[in-house]
Amino acid sequence: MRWSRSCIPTLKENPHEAEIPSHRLMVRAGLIRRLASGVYTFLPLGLKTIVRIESIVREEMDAAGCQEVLMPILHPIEIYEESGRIENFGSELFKLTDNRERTFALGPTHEEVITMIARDELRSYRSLPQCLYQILIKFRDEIRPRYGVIRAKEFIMKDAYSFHTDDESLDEVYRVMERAYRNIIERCGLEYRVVEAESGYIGGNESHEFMVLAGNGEDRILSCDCGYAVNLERAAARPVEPYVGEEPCEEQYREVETPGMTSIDEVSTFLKVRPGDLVKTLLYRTGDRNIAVLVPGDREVNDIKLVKIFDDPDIRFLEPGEIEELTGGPVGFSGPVGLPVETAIYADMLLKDGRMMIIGANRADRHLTGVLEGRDFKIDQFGELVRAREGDACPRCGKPMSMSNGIEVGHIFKLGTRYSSRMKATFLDENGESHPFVMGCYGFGISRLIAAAIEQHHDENGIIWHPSIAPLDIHILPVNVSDDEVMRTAERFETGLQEKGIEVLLDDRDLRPGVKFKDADLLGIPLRLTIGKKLKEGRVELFERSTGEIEELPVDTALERILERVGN
RNA sequence: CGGGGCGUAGCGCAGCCCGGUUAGCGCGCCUGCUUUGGGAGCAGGAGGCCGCGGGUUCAAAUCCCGCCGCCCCGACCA
Repeated sequence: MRWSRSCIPTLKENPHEAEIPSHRLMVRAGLIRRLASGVYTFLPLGLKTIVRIESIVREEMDAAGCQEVLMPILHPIEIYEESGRIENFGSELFKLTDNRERTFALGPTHEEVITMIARDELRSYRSLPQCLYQILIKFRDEIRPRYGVIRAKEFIMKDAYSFHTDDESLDEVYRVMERAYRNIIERCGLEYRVVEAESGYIGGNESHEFMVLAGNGEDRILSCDCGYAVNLERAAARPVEPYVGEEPCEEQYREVETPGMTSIDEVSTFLKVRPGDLVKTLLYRTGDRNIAVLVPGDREVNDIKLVKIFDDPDIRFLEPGEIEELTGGPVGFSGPVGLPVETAIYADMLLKDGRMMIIGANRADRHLTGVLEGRDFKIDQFGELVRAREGDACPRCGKPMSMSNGIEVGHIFKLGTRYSSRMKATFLDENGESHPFVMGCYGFGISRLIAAAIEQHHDENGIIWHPSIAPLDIHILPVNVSDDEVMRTAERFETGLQEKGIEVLLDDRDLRPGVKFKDADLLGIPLRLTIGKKLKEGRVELFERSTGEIEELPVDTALERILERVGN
């Protein structure tokens, strides 16, 4: 393509709307433009990258034995009533009505639609397993769109759904899909982790996320050298060194004065103990019950786990007034000793070590030391309540895990029969008995992958594309387009390369060289052929964006060399 | 939805507190000349519902009220 007649609107300055590098660069390099918050146009170069990623995805899906289909975007709302997911989506589901006042949703994902297809068309065990996939735009009314195309209200996604007679078959395909996803991300040249994940509102039993590592990623993951990785929100807290406190003694606990000290730091410093020697007592309200949650002083509660345990998304902290009413003491001095019997006491597993506790005395400016569970109060239930952190032990090998940030580009789920049984999608087995399909589903964010790739591979000058997903293969840069010899040479290369199926951008704009070089760095096409003053000596330059290496080539043999370099 | 910030030419911004000529600057765009290996120079030019609506005032980009949009943090989240 010729730059002078292409829509590649590069920007010299950072757009006001963008904060993180990938978003800034996608706008500056002319890949995208915003229409509304979380709604973007993909301009020619942006679309070229999408097409390349899509073709990698198609190759891997086809190789994994999946078949491509195309499902509707417009979904009659009743199908979500049937699956019972309308509440799960809540306001995230885009709804609209047709001219007969029938309500439709814009497809946020397609479990319902595909399950209906399977119900009607895959009725025999003989035709199973099958896996169907599609690539299309999904709609989700995100509460807060963010970071350009990373969290958008509409985005391009590949989604696949598999149908099985039993769990073994699902496990097998699940592994094949995991391998396919690894292949896709590796072919895109990205560093990533596969992490154990929560299933969210998709539901199901087991799920894994594919995280492209990037400092600005929205997700936090703990990973270990042994290959294990887990989403922080799901990770269990396991200290590498078990807790060692003082030996429990037979005496009663003691009340100590801690004037004005409401924080763990203040109390531990004052009493000359480690923060982990204290026990934090957090008071919550769920439904009409008060709950006390006990965790080690140096740990934070994992809200997501609380919501799960109490099955209450609205669980909340008690207000200061409620705390005083319940405990008799002010905020900052709460403890489990002397709470009303109807207040259930939950404690994290980490407190199961029979330690002597230091806790609030439910009285202003007082704490209790030497408190023992069982003797002084009773814990009703232990559970995994705290957030894991960097340095916690790997559940597989026991070594400390490290924390990194990631962008979720893929998520695969073992759904089991969650959809098929609710939607009565069954097949007949060899005995003529009907069973609900065992299902898996597999999502991959194509538009998000672009941002993730840029987030991971850029420098202060612009994007650095991996060749497999770059919008074009080579950028021909004639330094002076009014020099006939230079332009003729550039055009000769353009034709020669295009004949070999290489995609070329020829910067034929009559601009100062500096402008063209800056723009070339910004676009980040893997190879750049500069044709300039050295042409008089019969040489051209081949520049590699990722390494900055320059190879000087004789004009006559350059084409061959370039084909070698691009060569697959 | 809570907190914060912003909205003036295609892009990035100043002006607003303290109301008063014809609303400015840089980049980009158009014309001409010069220039051509890392964001050129000179000369000329086009381009504005100052987010929208209302109010105060002789007079509003500027003050007041309401609304809308955008971004960031949080809550939320394939």
